[in-house]
Amino acid sequence: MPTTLQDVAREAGVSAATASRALTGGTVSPSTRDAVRAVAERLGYRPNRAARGLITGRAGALGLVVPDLTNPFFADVAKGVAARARAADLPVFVTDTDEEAGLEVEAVASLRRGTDGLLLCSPRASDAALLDVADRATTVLLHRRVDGLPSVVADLADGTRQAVEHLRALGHRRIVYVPGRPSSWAGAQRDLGLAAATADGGVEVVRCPAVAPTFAGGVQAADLVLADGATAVLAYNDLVAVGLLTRAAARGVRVPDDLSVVGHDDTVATMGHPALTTVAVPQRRAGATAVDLLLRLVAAARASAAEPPCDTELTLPTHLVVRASTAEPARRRRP
Amino acid sequence: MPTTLQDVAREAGVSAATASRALTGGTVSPSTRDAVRAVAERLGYRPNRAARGLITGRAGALGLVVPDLTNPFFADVAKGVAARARAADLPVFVTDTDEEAGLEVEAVASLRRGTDGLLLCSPRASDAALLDVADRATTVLLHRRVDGLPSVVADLADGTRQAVEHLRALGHRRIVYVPGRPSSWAGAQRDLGLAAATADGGVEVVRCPAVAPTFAGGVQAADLVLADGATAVLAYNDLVAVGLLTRAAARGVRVPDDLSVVGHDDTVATMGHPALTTVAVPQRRAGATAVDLLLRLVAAARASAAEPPCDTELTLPTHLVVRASTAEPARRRRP
DNA sequence: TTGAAAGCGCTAACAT
DNA sequence: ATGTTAGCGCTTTCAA
Repeated sequence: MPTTLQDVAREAGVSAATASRALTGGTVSPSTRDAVRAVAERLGYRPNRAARGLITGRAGALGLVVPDLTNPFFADVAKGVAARARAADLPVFVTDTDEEAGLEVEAVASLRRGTDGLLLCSPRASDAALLDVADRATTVLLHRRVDGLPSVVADLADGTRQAVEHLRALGHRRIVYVPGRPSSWAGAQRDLGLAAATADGGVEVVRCPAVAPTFAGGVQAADLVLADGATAVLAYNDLVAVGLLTRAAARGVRVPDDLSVVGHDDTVATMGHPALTTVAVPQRRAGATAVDLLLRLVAAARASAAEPPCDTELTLPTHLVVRASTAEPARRRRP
Repeated sequence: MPTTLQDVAREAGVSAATASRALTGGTVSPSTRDAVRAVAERLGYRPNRAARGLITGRAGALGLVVPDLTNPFFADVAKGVAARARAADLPVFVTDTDEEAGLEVEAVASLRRGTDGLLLCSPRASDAALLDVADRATTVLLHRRVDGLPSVVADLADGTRQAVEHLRALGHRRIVYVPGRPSSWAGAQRDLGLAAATADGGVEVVRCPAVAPTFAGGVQAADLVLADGATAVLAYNDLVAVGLLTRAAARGVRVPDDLSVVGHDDTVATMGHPALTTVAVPQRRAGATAVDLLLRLVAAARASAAEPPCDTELTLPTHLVVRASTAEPARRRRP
């Protein structure tokens, strides 16, 4: 049986209320405060969050929903969230939804009651479902934006634009883009970037069929890309890009001499050979930032402030990291 | 304000007690049971876990402590845990301890109260600290064994033995082993495997200084390994092995021709070039198995059975996966 | 089969 | 500055 506040109070010779005040920073004389704290320490007292939550109305916990923990992108996000939440002394429930829209919604429903707020990486759920969720719980969207909902995203469109312009500057004129699963917010941002970068001509971007955003997806896409004859390829993420690299090497295609490859996210970019030029996204910082925003929203909701306390749609910058997988097209054929 | 049991009871025209029984499977007439359930469904009722926990004494949640979520090994473990816990309708608190022993202990202390049981991947904490923890909370150790505590591990010693014998069979006589951080359980298991495989001679294993179990650690270790002149290297894990591969390639050392490389864990083994021969460890299954065991222990603890309900020290098999990073030594020099 | 009442551990009025 | 009291939402005796 764990130590309760009663135990501490009895041992310290005060009432439970006083013990509570001493521990949580209420109005108590310094001497009793120290005495109670000493006893609590000695007894290894840990407050029962459930009981506290029952009365304060706050659960003292956060919830995080991600599509796939084994995707290094989301692992990084989770790490950023966990670090910041720990700093705020809030435990976090983590749910992995296996990239299924149904599970995303289900996870939110089951987490809502036990948490003060939810952090959602929900690439699959519909906007409507998200709006509905946000209506019932304090929510911050991560790496997705829905009008009117608090969110923290990275400027993916600009990252893609930077990537295309890098390739164009190198002299590439035809680029294959390998998309991830269709109709995701992140995919739409990439499209925006593509459109922006190709608007004034000089470079053509063709889309290959979408593949899973995994290493295997990249392997699968490689043959399609090579069949096209383009001199450069832009992958949905680093996992796909490394898959591309692997299959290209197996087929005797040299990177970057025969083909330039650009990844996205800067997760496993240095693991393949050659090291990938990629769009760096501050996942971990996004996770931490999202926790900060969520905490502010939770506080505002408690104070029943009608208006959100600050800007609630945050965009973090992205930047291209140039490594060894991109070069001028057909470099080797030059004198 | 979320729907409470009171709301459901009132709407269904029964008492809260009856509503509770109807929902949790107590003794009620089929008709009222269905009626109450229909109302609950219609109102979107979700029980308040905190309130329930207060009275039942069970929190209705599990806790998981891992050293690093961005290490694919632990990401896989977490995924296995999350999947099984979801099947049991139990949310799980996930804590990332940044590979710090102090945080591991701290995390356990703060999670203990809010959970029914803890899953611990704690490579850094001392045995004594773990024993102390297990004294106060239902606990299952993951990928670590401490005498007398429930645990789920993989047979790492046997995996290492298989790796060494593979290299010996290929003709290697001198192998460098790159350890991870010293004095971990996993490290000790590797040593056992090394000892077993070298007992009857024919092959010599030399240790290089320990490095961080990361890609960067592998890059760092590479030069030490190459200076040794051994024909094969056994890395602490795949991350280290891929780092080794990358640095070896940069220095013009060809794998497997000049150097054979064996990884461990089968996490990022196919991402580098060439694909790694590695020891496959069933991380995900271990996570799921650990949840099963923990649930059984929790149930037993509640029934105040003095004896554990089953075997509580589980070992999962490992096996070597041979890919392209190992070959006979100095193959190229042969006719 | 159902309802009334008690109480889990804690905090927030209110009283002192 | 401190104690007393009430009650958060739920389950579980105990009666009916």
